[in-house]
Amino acid sequence: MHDIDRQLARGRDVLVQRSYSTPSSAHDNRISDGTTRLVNRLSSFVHLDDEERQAVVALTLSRRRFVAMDTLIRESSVPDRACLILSGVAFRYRYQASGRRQIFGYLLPGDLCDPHFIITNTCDHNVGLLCDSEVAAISLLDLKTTMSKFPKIERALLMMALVDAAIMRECLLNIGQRDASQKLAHFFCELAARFHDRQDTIIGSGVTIPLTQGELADTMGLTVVHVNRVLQRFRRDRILSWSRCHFDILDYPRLTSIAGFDAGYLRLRETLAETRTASYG
Amino acid sequence: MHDIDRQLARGRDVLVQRSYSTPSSAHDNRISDGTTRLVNRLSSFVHLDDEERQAVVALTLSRRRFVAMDTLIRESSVPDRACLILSGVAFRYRYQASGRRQIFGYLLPGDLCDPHFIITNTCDHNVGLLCDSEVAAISLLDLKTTMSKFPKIERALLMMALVDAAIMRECLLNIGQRDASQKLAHFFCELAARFHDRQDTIIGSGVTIPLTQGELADTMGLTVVHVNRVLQRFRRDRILSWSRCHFDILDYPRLTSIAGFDAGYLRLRETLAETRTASYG
DNA sequence: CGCAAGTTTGACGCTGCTCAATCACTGTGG
DNA sequence: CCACAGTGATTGAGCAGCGTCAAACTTGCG
Repeated sequence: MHDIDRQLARGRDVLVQRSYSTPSSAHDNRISDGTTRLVNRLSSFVHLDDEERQAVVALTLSRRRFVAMDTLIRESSVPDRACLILSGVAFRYRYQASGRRQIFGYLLPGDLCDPHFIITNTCDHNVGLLCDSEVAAISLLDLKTTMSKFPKIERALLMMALVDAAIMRECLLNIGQRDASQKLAHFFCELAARFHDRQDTIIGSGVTIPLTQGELADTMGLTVVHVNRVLQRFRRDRILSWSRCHFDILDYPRLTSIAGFDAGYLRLRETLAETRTASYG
Repeated sequence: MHDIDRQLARGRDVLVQRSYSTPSSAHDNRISDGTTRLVNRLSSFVHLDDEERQAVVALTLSRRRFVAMDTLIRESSVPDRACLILSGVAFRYRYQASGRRQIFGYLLPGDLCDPHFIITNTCDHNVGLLCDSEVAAISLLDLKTTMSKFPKIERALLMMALVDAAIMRECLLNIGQRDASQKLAHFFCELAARFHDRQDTIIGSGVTIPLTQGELADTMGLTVVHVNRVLQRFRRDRILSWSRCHFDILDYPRLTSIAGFDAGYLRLRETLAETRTASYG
């Protein structure tokens, strides 16, 4: 089940989580204990009182470590639990009849993957791991009970789903309208901004992202060969550097300008703070 | 406000709504009165009792007719109401700095466009109308109140959002991985299946869809010229026919086979019926 | 040492884009 | 009734971004 051999063969490291100097941050070089990941995430949408916070924490009691390339959720399986990413990076994908793989998006710590099967019962895509990760299993039954008991928690989950939709709209625009350089630049910008929001990295000073060029290609709908050529231009211009599945962003400002990136749609903490009062004061 | 001149200049007709022979259907050639549109939609996800049904109906009291090319919601506006499509077709889109337009998706009768600004406060895209339509305005305040009072309604809205996400995933795959013919075929399949679900048309016997080739191009991320060339192949093969913004599907089976279309992700009535019991019995 | 994954490079061709013109249809104003 | 304008559809020529195929190289691991 834990396909350790494949992970070793691939030789991936645990995602480098740089320390981030925030007094309140319980973050360090160990894998985060993650107890408050989901609480924090939901709290950025609605204010939760102590009872509600405890209810959320109670959901995430069952934790487990996985290694890179493990599969959390399999297509057309009927899962009885949702997965909460505590540390690491997961990604959603599906193979087509043609054999091509489309990657739909990436899940960072605090993301829930995904409550979709509450309705569908079966999942329509796979969820895999890019690197060693810690994951909390949340029983769907518990989740439903908690949602019913605490409407504000259900509200927050609805909002997470709506943010997901906004991210996918942006992704659609990215894939539909931009050329290869812009696509790649935009992708790195988004991931960097989201990492930054979770306080796992600092924008512009060495965001490290564990990815192969093949994964980039399948995310963007390009071929590995073409991705490689575009990336080499980025490397020559000192915008990105990489070695063996680890990308480092050297020049975030230039990346945003190539992509025309505006982080607004991500509804990150900073941007949310401005509007939340009006919306939910 | 009602830009009648533009509509007339464009010469669009009201969407042809073919009668559909279902005994229980309150449908005819007039524009549907739409009172129960939203009730029906939400009911496909959760069972609503009489009180809840009345609460939903009460939301949709303020109705209004619009003509083709009217704009329902403008980007970066701060709307105080959501729009429910009662009849007609709306679409979401955004213009980029480059001047190109990306169309994110289409809204059919019963769709809510969109509760997103409950969180964002400002809307990140425009919503326009493809043809003359009837729309109910729903105050966001009322919506929030109703959601809080009736958790099952909030649950159903969450599910609508999740289905939207599934549609967008499919769209992402469509735009990212398929060639122009497959993209177009897939698009027509999806729209036909969704129309069919709302009982506005009959698959395979003349689904009429009001669209220009320019709109198709902006949906698929292609150019008008290329869309035209692909469509002409479809016309030669008697798969589609069209004249002045009205497309007719002649050979739905062939279209699905070109696209590799599987309607499962739409969670339509038929497919839902199978799984709902297990999920919400 | 030899394998497996991933990266890199080159040659070549096709899909889909650009630019530009023409046609067809419909409604308008005279 | 007819010329005109506006929108959308259609066609052609030429080009480029990106894909395909194929091979070599690099690195980590058994």
